[in-house]
Amino acid sequence: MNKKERVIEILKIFNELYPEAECSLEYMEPLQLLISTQLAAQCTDARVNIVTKDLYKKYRSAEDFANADQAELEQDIKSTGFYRNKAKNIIGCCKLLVEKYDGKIPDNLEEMLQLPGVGRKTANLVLYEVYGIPGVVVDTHAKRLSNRIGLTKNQEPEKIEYDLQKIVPKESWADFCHKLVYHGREVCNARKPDCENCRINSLCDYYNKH
DNA sequence: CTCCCGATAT
DNA sequence: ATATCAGGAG
Repeated sequence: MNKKERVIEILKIFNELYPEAECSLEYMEPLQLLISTQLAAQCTDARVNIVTKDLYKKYRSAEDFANADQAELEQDIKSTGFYRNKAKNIIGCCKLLVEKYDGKIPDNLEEMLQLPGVGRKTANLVLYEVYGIPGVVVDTHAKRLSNRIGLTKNQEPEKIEYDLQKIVPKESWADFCHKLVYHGREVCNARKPDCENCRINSLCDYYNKH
């Protein structure tokens, strides 16, 4: 079975296990999703949701974030880690949004990647959630599972993104990545993957070689 | 490549 | 004590 056929089989099983692929980040509008995704770098979604519950009452628009006091914003988001970089990036990002995009989210990858603190993972996720634009979202889970299953041998997220684009149906790009995240959390952990109880183990190189 | 960084599970 | 968490910039 080639990689494309394996992905089809994996998708069938994932659709049973994780039927609704909801974003774990809680948000009411596109800007909040963008901020939450930036905060989610090397931090759990659960922690981000705790912080943003109060954050989005205090800062209600791109203007509010653009005019925020950096030291104060740092304290507001401190528990998500990397708080100095994140605060600086969020302020710079929102200033650019206000100046160039009337406080709205750009609808293409090139302009998204110009925003401070926005890389390919964040850009692809937001573009899919907000505009429905297909994108392969490679985060720490997608990277780990893609390598274990044997869908790529690359370690660089951008190369993994292009590898998955070739073997996953375009209409399932974001959905497949999202389900990899769920499976990564619940079964295929970084530390101790539960291969014996994994529904896709017969399709996984890591399981078949261990 | 290194650095950023707190919270949590093991 | 240590590894890990829906990464990005220099």
